[in-house]
Amino acid sequence: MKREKSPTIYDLAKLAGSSASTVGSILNGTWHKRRISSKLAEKVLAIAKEEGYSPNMQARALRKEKSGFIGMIVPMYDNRYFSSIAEIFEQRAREMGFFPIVTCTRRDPKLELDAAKSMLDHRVEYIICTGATDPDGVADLCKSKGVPTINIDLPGSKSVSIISDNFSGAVNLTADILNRIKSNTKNRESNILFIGGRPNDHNTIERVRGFKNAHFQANLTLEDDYILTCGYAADHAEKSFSDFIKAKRRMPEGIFINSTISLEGITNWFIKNKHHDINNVALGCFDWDPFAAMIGNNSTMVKQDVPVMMDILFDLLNPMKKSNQHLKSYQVSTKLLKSSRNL
Amino acid sequence: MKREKSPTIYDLAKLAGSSASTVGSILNGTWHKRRISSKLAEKVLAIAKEEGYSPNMQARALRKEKSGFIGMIVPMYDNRYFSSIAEIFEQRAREMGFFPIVTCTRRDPKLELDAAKSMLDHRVEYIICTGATDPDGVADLCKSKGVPTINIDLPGSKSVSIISDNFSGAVNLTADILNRIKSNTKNRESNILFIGGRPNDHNTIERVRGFKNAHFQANLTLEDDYILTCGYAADHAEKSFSDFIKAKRRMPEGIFINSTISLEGITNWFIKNKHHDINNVALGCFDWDPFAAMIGNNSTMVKQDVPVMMDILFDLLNPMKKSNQHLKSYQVSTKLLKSSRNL
DNA sequence: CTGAAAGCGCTTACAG
DNA sequence: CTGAAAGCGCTTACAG
Repeated sequence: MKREKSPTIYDLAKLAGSSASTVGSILNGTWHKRRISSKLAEKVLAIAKEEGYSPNMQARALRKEKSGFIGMIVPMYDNRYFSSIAEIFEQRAREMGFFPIVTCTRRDPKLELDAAKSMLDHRVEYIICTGATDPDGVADLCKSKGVPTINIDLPGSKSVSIISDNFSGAVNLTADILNRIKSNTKNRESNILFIGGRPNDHNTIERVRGFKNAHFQANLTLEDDYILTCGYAADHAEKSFSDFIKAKRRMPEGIFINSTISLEGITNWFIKNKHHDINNVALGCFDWDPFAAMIGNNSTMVKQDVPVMMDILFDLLNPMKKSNQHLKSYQVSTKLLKSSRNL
Repeated sequence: MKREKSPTIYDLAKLAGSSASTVGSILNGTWHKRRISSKLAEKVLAIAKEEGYSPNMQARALRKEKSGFIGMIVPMYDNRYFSSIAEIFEQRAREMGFFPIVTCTRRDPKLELDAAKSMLDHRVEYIICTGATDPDGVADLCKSKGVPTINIDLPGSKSVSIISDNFSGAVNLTADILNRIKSNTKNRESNILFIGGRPNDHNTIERVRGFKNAHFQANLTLEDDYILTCGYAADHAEKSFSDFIKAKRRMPEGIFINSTISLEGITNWFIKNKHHDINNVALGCFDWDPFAAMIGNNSTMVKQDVPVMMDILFDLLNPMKKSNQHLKSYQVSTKLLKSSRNL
């Protein structure tokens, strides 16, 4: 695998009988203001094409002291929410002339910080965080380097943040679950379980708050042990659910599942315990997944509005649209999707 | 948002009363062979930490003529197969000291080429392609720049390739479907539908070949119009399936679905046509998804072995392990996963 | 054990 | 309309 050296502007200048400055400006598009003859420009462009010229971005970045990189930190690509964020982010970043660098850090605060450090070494111009465990650590690090950070669906204590309205989403989802079991409600004590998420996670806090609020509005009491913030991971949710059932000795009428990741744990439990039918439970789940939406025949999902979140993000990044840049926090509403179902 | 300039080795040298060369070598770890006193090294390291020094990677890359970047092109993050490739790739690349750059190109050959070009401008050391529509275009471009390419699950005409054994996977999956409907098989004519994928896509070609081979082995005939390579997209699969049902006026006994993306289209059809029960159809699907595996109570999925594929990839990239580098193609077997069912 | 100097490939005032 | 020169922040022979 021979690695021939790529031609430089000096090589092209020699071939064109011109100078490096002239060639450089023709190649980077600044030649109009130098009033270079279009004849020369065409000639140089033709030579560049023939020689397979490719500008060295590290040289350009070093000289301009501007990398063109924009970094994004996501926890995982394994669910539709984060994967659609990554996809739309990449597309929009490219449209704005940035080179997007997306990296997943597995909800590991150490990895998050390492990834941010590495991005800063590469002189990213911005870092966008979503689903980070320690967004403030990243924000502090970036602040010390003068690199702006924007948080997606994370609270905005140290960065500008664009967050889903998790509270309202949770209120609506809980109300929907309560609605579906209304006929069964014998007394004023709720029998709906909240499961999944981390107790100190901003989204989880907001959703628990919404969960409780909907109960309050419905004039229902709620025991604390019906809120199991056991982490997002499927096996944690399964274990936690299993323990819950053993302790309570009865199936909850409804379950508010705090992510599709945790949903996997719940469905696994039902697969292993076939004497219980998931169809008899009113399911509600945060995040949307097309196949998860087909589980059971009694489920509702909350879908975040990623395109709108990305609209706001790139408006903030666009120097032409400074209109809203003084805000610290932007809220985006979510949608409740009932499965038309199910298979 | 003030952007203070990051200190350089010259700044640190001044503070340490030393020279840029010495500071540089201490900071990049080459100082042992310069026999610098560890006292000085410690002092410089302390100053660097205090000043928040962060090496400028573009300067380093420019000087070393080596970027440390490794690029990967994937079509989408929206299914478990590609998202696990991206996740494991990132992790392993970092472990090897590379800076991974993953980008999704939406199965658009133009975007693939643009992304590759942009990566080459950034002087990536390798480009890994998976699910690309035009891998040869990317390979040609890279070859002209002396940048090695490796294809994942794409044929290896122009690059070294690591491919799933799609043929055997398809044979096994088809045999499994046939097995499940055996009792119903009245005659020697198959009534199993193959749907999804692009007719010129390497994986699809191999899977169709396996599909046909399994029929041949079972001594079954197969009509051509039972193979619908209508693209991967869900809506194409749905439309194509709908047309098929209208034309045939009966439901196939089994369906070989050529990706979870296409599966979405099939399930959507069943949701809209509730007089047909998906549970009566023997489903087989390429690619694995935890929730898709719960659809119907009569389904089997094929899961690619991504960790093994990544093992091979990084062995190829590791200069210490040159053992197999003469091979043009590596094949990795797949696993057949039967849903223990199904909710 | 340490430093001065060259050079990686660009961009950008500056001079003409 | 065009070119010579400086400089972005490193690494690496080279000299001592």
